[in-house]
Amino acid sequence: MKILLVEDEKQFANSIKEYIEKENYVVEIAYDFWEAKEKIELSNYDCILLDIMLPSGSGLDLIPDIHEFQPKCGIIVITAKNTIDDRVIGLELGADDYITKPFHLAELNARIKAVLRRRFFDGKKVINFNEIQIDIDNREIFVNQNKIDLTKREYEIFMFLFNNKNRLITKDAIIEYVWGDDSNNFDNFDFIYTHIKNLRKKLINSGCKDYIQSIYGLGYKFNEI
Amino acid sequence: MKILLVEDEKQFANSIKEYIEKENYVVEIAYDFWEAKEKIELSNYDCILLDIMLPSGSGLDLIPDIHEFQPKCGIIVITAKNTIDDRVIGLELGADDYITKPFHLAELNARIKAVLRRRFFDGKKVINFNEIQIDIDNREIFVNQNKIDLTKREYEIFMFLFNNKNRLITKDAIIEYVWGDDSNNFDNFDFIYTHIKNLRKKLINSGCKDYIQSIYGLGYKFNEI
DNA sequence: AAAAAACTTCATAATTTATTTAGATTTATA
DNA sequence: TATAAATCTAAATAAATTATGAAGTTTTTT
Repeated sequence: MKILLVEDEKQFANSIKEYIEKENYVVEIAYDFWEAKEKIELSNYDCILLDIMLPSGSGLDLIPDIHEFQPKCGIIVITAKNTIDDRVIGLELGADDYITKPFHLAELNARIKAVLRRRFFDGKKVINFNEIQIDIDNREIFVNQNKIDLTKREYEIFMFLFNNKNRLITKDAIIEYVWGDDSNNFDNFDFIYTHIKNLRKKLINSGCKDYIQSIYGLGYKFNEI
Repeated sequence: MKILLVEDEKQFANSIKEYIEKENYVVEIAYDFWEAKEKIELSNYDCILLDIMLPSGSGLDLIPDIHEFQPKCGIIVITAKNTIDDRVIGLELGADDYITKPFHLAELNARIKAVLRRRFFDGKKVINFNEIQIDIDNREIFVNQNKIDLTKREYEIFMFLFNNKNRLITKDAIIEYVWGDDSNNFDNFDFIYTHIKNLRKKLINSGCKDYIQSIYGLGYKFNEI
């Protein structure tokens, strides 16, 4: 899953990024208000970590934008203990959770996990969908109880499509989502084709229906039916 | 849907074009006032992006022309922050929205979507018309809940006729609308006949009434009744 | 450092869509 | 009704997109 971290202190931001990347999230950092705004409008995130004290504006002002452009996305507000605002505590501004600096990375991680679980998986740890079972915490996918080994990229692509059932996902969106900031390096879709092919093969070989539909000229779609 | 971008800075114009073409709009650029005026009077657009600072005149002076020749067309004014005029902000000049440079492409895109939705679809995301349902965002058309797969061209032609119910649409207009600047390459209507035929067949096969009437020697019309 | 796994690139094949062609049908007009 | 022009249709060809297997890199694991 993909996370945006909005935080102006570079060193602090990087250490958070490093930590949560180890937890297998794709992480991007926006170092100021406007960079964050652009990313929110252009890219897809599943959770946004929002420091509200930014040099160029309050992170809180990004919340309406997040709701508009990414209604499914979770929001965790990062705030210093002394600047904390009652509205944040009450989460009246539309965030899912907040955490006060300083905090332990493991705590942040736990909260991200909880928010994502609530937002995307109905609070469950294991998702059931027809013949498919997904163990979120372990990033494992089963077809009729038989585990299939997906690589990181395959898993990310699968989950992106799965979490957007019946919606057209363009190849550009997939690249953006899975490769994050590195997505500019690509000038063709060959590797997408390959990953999709391998992903499909693994699923189908385990007796899974082919839910992934190619939409000519546009992208892919996970068909619920 | 088709968009005209009136903007003299070539590079800027091209990057906008590239971006919104990815969103499946047909895009034409007019690089100066008079080129814009000609296009507005001759062609069909659903939305016009109007930079008001043009070397050959103010884009605002094109607005009456747009109203006269294309009453359904949306207008979004592009303006530099410092040259902004109160009348623009109040939209008293007849625009639907405005955006100040610099802006994010995603923001422009969101505004285009909103203006088109307001102008053409009554603000709705899904259109219902007798047995037809149209999911604008996903570019999907259903007949009595059964999805019919239209190709890009078929979809564009269908929407053009649909959005101009009971009005005669000439074959030239269709070519102009769907193929944009490339429309000069065609010297006969054979391919239109084919696309219309295939479109009709898909619709009728799904149990849809044949709303598309041929008007001999002139073009086609989407009959509401 | 070697081996294994994962990722990307490349060449080629398969598929889907777009356009052209040619013949059949319909319409307008005389 | 005869004729020409316009339109419709299906089939053939061309163009664009996607799928595939294999080769070459890079990254990770041992």
